[in-house]
Amino acid sequence: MEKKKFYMTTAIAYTSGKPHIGNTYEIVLADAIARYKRSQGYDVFFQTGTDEHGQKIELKAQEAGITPKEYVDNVADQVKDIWNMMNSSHDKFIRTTDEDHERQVQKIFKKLYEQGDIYKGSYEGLYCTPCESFWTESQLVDGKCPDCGREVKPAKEEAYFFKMSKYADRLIEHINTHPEFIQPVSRKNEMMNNFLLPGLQDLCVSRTSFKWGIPVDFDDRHVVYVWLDALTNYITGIGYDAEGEGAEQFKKNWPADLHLIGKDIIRFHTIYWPIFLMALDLPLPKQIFGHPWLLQGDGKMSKSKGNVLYADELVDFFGVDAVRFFVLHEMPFDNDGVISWELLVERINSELANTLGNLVNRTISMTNKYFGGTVTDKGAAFNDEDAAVDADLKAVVERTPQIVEKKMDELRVADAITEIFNLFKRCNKYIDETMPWALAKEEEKKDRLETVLYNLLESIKFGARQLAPFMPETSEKIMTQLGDGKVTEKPEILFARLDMEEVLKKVEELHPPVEESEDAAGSDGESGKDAVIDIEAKPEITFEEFGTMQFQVGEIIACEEVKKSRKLLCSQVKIGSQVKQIVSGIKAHYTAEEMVGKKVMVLVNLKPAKLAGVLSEGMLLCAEDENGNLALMTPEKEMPAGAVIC
RNA sequence: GGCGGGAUAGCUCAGUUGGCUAGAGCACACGGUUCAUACCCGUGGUGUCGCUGGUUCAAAUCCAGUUCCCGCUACCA
Repeated sequence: MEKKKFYMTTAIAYTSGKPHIGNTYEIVLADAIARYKRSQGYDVFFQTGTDEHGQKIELKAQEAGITPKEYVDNVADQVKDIWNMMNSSHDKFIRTTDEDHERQVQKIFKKLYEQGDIYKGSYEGLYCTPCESFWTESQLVDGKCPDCGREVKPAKEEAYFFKMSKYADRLIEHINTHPEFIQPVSRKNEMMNNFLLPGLQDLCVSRTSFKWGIPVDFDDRHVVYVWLDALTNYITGIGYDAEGEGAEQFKKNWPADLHLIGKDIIRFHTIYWPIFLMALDLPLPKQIFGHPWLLQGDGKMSKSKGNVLYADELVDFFGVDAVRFFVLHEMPFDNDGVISWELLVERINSELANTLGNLVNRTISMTNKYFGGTVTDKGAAFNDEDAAVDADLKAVVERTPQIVEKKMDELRVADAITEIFNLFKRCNKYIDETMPWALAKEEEKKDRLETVLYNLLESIKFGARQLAPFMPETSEKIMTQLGDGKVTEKPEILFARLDMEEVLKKVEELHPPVEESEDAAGSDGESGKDAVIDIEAKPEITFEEFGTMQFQVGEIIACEEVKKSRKLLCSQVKIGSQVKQIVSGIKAHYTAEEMVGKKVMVLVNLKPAKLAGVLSEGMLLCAEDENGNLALMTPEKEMPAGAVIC
């Protein structure tokens, strides 16, 4: 009989640096699903990989003094190592620098261009030559450049765009008739209300500002910009050919049954990707699951608390399966989950060491002690009570696969694991109910004792097999220890109980708490590397152009929240003898009270504009990190309000 | 500002179409047990079910209003 195919993917990891715990969670989740589907008899094809183009990588490579290709080769190896460390069972690891991927992306781009879905346009539409800036219609002030107030004209900077609106109605229809398409369903409304119903903007699909990308073959000043390059991996990886039939593998596997992605990129997968596919006249993937995130416990990411978590470090501490167990089990279906050293230790102790490990250990120990390691089914029950207890155990054991299957079909992996552990808990209870140590004291109850142990061993094996997709090594170990006919003589401890204080102490040694020193730039190599931020480069400007901007020190003498906005603060800023009102989007980072009294850097001659209906006559300058945290620029020495910044 | 979701035991949450003394897990306390990794099994408590009104014989559950939190989005000069 033909096996039913199941094609699933993870998002491809961006190779600007070592993958973080979130990516690692995703591969484990995907792997559990892939392994489960295989165990259900599906012919699974599981693809993952890396997204390796873009300016950020170009710049990082430059810094490191190597070619972009060398740079991504390194990171891709790192990613593969971590995936392998987590025992991922992916069938294909695609890299967007793979030759056939690049060639297909070029073909796809050309095809879409030739059929008119991609058109050459201009970036953002309207261009102010002196400012060298692009503006949209809505950004203009009185039809003129909001920066300098001069005329704007249609842009010269060209870019290719994809006509999203053309397919929007079809997509809306599809989403409405396929409720399973976007998971969790709560995300469906967000996509509908924010993007589809208001009308889709065309998507820019090429860039000329950097080179590290797939060149547009008929216009080589352009490289294909991110989404058309990255998303298409799902079809190029299995042998799609834009000019022909495509490989057998493609015909067999497409459409994908499941795209597993983080909730941050749902929009690209549920809007742009389906539309690309429609344009290519391909069927849409069956389901897209935007999983929640694994957040780090107790507050923010602070390095000073030493609570930054990396997968390889966790594995060193606890072992692969403990980490797999934790991320899978602790992660709700549609809420973010929390991970911390404390929670890890707690869960490992109570579930893995106590419930599971100890169960296996005590069962083996009794089998050895009473029967020299071998028991057979004597089918002995002395009375109705015995029979009832046996029957109940059997019922719980046997219904587990059905419940697990139901949960897995809904992608509720955490619930599936909980169900398997309920089986193990039931086994512990069975031991208490039957009290083998009491049976062992009476010779005539020996058959009953043997039956009890037999039931136990079989139940545990049954549970261990269920566990295989989630904790493959542990499942294997249990099966080996319980043996086939004879249990092992000296059971190895599956999961040792951990002492919370000891673990935390070791963690502290590894990550000594750093005192506030906020500007300790790159004290150790790793965090220093992480702190590097690259942004898209702007065109060069002349000194004259720089001179047109007037910066001065301002003193904030009053500040209040802008009522109708979530992010805006309105400050009265003293600059020399005048006071300007300036609105800034920094409410999330500073309170109004905090602002008062600060000396800040102000762009003074910016054309006034209204924000949320409030007049703003300049701009407070801030530094922003990759997480969007803002810090006001303040003079390093005491300077009077109004001092020129040059 | 727009759309959506949430507020239930110390913590994480479940509560289906309104119905019996409001539940589970973890943590805590007590009891039992000793095969086992001081483990396992059992018992138990605390809850103004965010707040205020309303509908109803009956509301955590439905309706209106209100506060706070979260997500997406817009504004973030």
